[in-house]
Amino acid sequence: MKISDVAKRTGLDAKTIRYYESIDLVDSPPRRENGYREYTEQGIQQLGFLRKARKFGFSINECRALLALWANPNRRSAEVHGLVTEKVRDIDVHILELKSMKKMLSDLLAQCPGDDSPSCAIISKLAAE
Amino acid sequence: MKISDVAKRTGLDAKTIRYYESIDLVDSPPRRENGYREYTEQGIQQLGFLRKARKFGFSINECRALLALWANPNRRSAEVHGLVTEKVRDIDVHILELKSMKKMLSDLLAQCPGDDSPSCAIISKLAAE
DNA sequence: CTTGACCTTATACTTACTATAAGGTTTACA
DNA sequence: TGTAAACCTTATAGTAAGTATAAGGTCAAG
Repeated sequence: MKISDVAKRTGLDAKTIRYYESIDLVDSPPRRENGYREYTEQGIQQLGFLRKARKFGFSINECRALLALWANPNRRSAEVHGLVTEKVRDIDVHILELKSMKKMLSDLLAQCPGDDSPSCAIISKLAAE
Repeated sequence: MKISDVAKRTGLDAKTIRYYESIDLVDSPPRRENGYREYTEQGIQQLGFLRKARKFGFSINECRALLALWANPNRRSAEVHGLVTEKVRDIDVHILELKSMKKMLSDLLAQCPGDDSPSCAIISKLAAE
C-alpha cells in the first residue's frame, strides 16, 4: 500500500507519516523498486494507533511509550493506567488555566463599551502598573 | 534601568525581553557607552503590558495589535472588544476539546484494571480499527 | 507524448521562547 | 591590586509537532 492510501486509511497526512518515520517513531517500511514506500499491515496499524493516541492528546514522546507498551505482551496495565492518569491531571490543570483566563477576559469585556470611543477597560487593565 | 532590573520589575525573563526586541515587538532601548541596554519608563511600560497580555493568553501577533491599539489615542474600543471576544471564543473551543479528551480518557481509565496484568482497555482502544 | 498526479529528498518555516557558547564589563571582597 | 562572581553582549541552535517549499523522479490517462 502506498503512502497516500495509508494516509487516507489512517487519517494522517502523508507528510506527517514521513515525519514520524524521520524521528524514528515508527519503523521504516520496505521500499518498492522505484523507491516508493510500501506499507505492510503492521506499519499501518502502528500509524492508526498513533493517530488515535495523538487525538487523545498524548505527546509524541508519550506515544512512544504507549507504542512500546502496546508491543510488549508482558506489560503491566498499571503502567498504562499511570500514564493516562497523569495525562488526565495535565488536562485538568490546563482546563483550569483556560477557565481563569476566560473569566478575566469576560469580566473585562463587560466593562468595555465596544463602540467608537477610545476608552476601554481592557487596554487600561493591560496598561495598569 | 538595566535589563535584569526590568526583568524583575515586569516579571519577564531578560532573555524574553531581548527576544521581544529581536522580533520588533518592542522598540529597541538606547544603549549605555558599554553597550548595555538602558531602559526608559516608556519601554518598561510596554514590556509590562506585554507580560499581562501574554498571561491573558494573547499570541505575540495579537499582542502586536493590542500594543498598537494602546498607542493609538483614536482607537475604537469596538476593535479591542472584537479582538477579545474572539479570544474568548477560542478559549471556549479549546476548553471543549480538552473536556472531550478528558472524558474519553476517564472512561477508559475506569475500564483498565491498573494491575500487573497486560490486558488494558486503553491500549485496546488505541489499537482498534 | 505530454499533462497531471503521484512519489522522493532536503531544507526552511512556524510559535514563543530557552539554552549554549564565547566573549566583554562591572562589582564585591580579600 | 587581583580575581572571581555576576552581570552584560551577540550569534547560533534547540524545543514540539508538524507544514511548506523546492527540485526532481515516476506513473497512468488521454
